[in-house]
Amino acid sequence: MNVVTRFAPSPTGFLHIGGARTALFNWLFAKHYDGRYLLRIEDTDRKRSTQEAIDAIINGLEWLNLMPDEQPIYQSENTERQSQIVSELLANGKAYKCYCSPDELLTMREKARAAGKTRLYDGTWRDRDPTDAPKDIQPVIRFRAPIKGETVNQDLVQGSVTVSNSQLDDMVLLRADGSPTYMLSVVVDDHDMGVTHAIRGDDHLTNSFRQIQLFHAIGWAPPQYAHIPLIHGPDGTKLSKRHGALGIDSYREMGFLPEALLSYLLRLGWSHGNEEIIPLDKAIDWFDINDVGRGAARIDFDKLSYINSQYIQEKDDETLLELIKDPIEQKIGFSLDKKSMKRLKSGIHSVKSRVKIIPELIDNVKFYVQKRPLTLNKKALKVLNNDARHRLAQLADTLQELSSWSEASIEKAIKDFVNKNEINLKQIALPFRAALTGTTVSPGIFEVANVLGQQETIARLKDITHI
RNA sequence: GCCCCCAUAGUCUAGCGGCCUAGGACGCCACCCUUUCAAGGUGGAGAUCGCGGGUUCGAAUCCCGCUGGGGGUACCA
Repeated sequence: MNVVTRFAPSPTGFLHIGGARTALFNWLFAKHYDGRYLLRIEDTDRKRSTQEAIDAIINGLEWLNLMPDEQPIYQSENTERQSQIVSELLANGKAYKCYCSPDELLTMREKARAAGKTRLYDGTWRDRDPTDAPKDIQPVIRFRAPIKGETVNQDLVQGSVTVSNSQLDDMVLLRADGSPTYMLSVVVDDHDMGVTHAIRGDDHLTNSFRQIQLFHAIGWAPPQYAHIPLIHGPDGTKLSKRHGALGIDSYREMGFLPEALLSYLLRLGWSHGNEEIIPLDKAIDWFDINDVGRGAARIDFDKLSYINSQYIQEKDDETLLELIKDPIEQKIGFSLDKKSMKRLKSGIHSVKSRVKIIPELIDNVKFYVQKRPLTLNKKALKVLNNDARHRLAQLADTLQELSSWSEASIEKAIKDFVNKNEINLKQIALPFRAALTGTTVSPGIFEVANVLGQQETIARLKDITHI
C-alpha cells in the first residue's frame, strides 16, 4: 500500500502541543510505511485565518523537524474544484439549495434541541419545490444526507464507531457567498491528495460520519480514519493557556529540546512495551497507529523535564555551547571573548548532567565567564566567614606556587593543604567554591579551578580575601 | 438536552481469559557514591485494575448498567 498521511491544521491560532503530536503521529506513520507525509493548511475560513498563524505552524514544524515531504497545500486554493464537485452533486440530486435565513435556522435549532433531537436542521428545503425560492435570498447548498440506515467508521484507534443516520442532518457544503465549508473541503482535498490515512484529533471523530457519507455520495472511497485522544492539562481538564495550551515556540523558550519534546509526546498515548526513551529510528520502526491508546492523557511537565534532561546529557558540548551562546551574552551583558568561550566549552561538560532545561544550563555555567569581582549570593556569603577567608588567603599563596595547573595537581595541592592545616576537605572546599563561583552549587571544585585557570582562580580568591 | 468516545497508583503507561501476590517510567522517600548540587546505582511507599451486576472452572482483560471525564452538536475548523 502506498501510504499518504497529512497534518491538517487550521491557521486560526498557534501550533500547540496537541497539534505537534498529531503531526508527529502522521509523520511516524508515513515513515514507518515508507509513504508520504503532507501538510495541508485548512484555511477555508478566510476571516479567521491569519498569516501569523501559518508562520507559527511552519516555524513550529521546522523546529520539531516535522516538515512535510512536499510543499504545503492551501485548502483555499482548491475552491474551484470543491465547488465543481458540489455542482455535480446538485445535478444528480445529492445536494440541494436551502433558502433558510440565519434567524430561521436559529429558531429551528432551538426547537429541535428542546425536543431532544440531534438533527437540528429539519430539512425544510430538502424536498421543497425550488420555484418556491425567495428571489432576494442567496441560498446555501446542503448535502442530501441519507436518513435511513447507519454510518460506520472503522477507526484505527477508536475501533468500530457507528452512528444512526437519523442523527445526522443535512450539512452545508457551500455557503451563501459560494465559498466551500470545511466538511466539503476536507473530503475533496483528502481525495485529491490521495490521503490513505487521516490521523487527527478526537474532536473530529463525529465529523468522520458526515465525511464518510459525502465520500460515498461522490463515489469515492474514504481514507482510513484514526482519531487520537486529546491532551489535557495537568488537572485533567481541557488544556487552557494556564496549563500548556501554549504555542510550540513557548516550549522552545522554556528551554526544551525539540527531540525531547517529540520523545515525550511519542510516549503520551503510545507505547511499545516498557520502552521509555525511544530514539527516532526505533520509533519509526516500532510505530503503528493501532498501538495508540484511546484515553486522553494529561501533560506532565515533570516528566517532560526529565526527558529533556536525558537529551541534554546526550547532546555534545559544542551543540550545547552554540545553543546557549546568545542567551548567555544577553544575560551577562557583554559578548564572549575567545578565552571565555574556551572556558564555557570545557565547563559545559559536567554541568549538563545537572540540569533539566536550557536556562538552568545557562545559570549553572555562567559563573565561568562572569567578570570579577563576582557577586556572592547569600549562602556563599555565609560560607565565607572570617576563618574561611583567612584560609583562602593562605590557599591562594599555595596555589600561586603551583608550576603545573591541572585537575590532578590542584587536587594534590589542596589535599596537602588540608593535611598540613589539620582540617577536613569540606572546610576548604566549600569556601573555595563560594569564592570561585559566587554560589554554593557547582561541579567538582578541582574541575572548576582547572577550567578557570591559575590566574583567574587566584584573582577570584584575592577578591574575597581583600574585602 | 441529544449523539459519540474514554476509564490500571498523583501522572504517563504495560497488560489483549490463567504467566498478575498487577510490570515499567516520571514524581515522592531512604540508602550508596560524595567537597556542594545534580547525574548514576540500590531499595521502598503508592492501584480494593472507577462502581455494581453478569458470562466463565478462572476476568484488569468479554457482556450489561451506573458513575465520572472528554468530544461534537455553526453558512468554525
